[in-house]
Amino acid sequence: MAEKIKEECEKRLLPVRDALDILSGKWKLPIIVALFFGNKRFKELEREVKGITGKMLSKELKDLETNQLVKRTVLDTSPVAVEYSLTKYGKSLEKLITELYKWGEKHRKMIIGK
Amino acid sequence: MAEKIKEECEKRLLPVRDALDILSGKWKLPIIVALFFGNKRFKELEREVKGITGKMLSKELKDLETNQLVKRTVLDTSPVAVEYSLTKYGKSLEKLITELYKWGEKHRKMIIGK
DNA sequence: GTAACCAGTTTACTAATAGATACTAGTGTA
DNA sequence: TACACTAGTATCTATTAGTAAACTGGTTAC
Repeated sequence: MAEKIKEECEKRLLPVRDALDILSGKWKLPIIVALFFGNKRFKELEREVKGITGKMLSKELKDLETNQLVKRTVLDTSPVAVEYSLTKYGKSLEKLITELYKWGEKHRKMIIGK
Repeated sequence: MAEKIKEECEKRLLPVRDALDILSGKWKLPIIVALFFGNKRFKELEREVKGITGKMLSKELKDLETNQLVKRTVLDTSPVAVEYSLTKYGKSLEKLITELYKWGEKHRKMIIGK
């Protein structure tokens, strides 16, 4: 009986870890949130996401693309422009981010309020 | 105008990062979830959270205690037993974990289903 | 032609995270 | 007295994450 609960619990942990892995690291959420405000070019993101280096931005965008949260579009202009946007799937993070926000805000208040 | 939105966005990011920082790492969530199923002693947790080492468990529990998610109680028995439990505040993570679970599960299905 | 912008990549480094293993100090059991 | 269990700590190593700064190759504006 207790064994079954344990197994169930481990199985349930997998998707939770997945979600956390995708979002963790210093830069993924700032990038995602920046893209919530509209599609952006590489250099635009580099400027808006304060403190990020080109290397990290490049790497994180690739990760996000792999997980299909972000779409990379090469625009047929001269010179070529590259636009990054959230996929519909990326946008589905909104509720989760809101929940992170709500809890984090509560936490801030509690820690500061001591 | 655009500046104001950017500032607002950065301010909003802080609590989101806080929440993520507290939850990220390999072991914090497994420990929290184990404690959702009831109070546990150190060695119990070491056995239940598969793969964790004593060192990591010790460190993670301290972090969680610092953030007031977990309470450490030394029981007045002989030999001394130490019990870890979720605080009321720790329990307030339930909704957030559920949201992580829901999103993570969707993600799993999408990735596997390809 | 040269200076500047775009979309990155490369190299070299440091810092943070995690793992393996051994160890301590106290208690309980046979 | 020997062995095992509890609640950890200490030391060392490996891996991963992140930073800094230079560099590429193409484009456009002066």
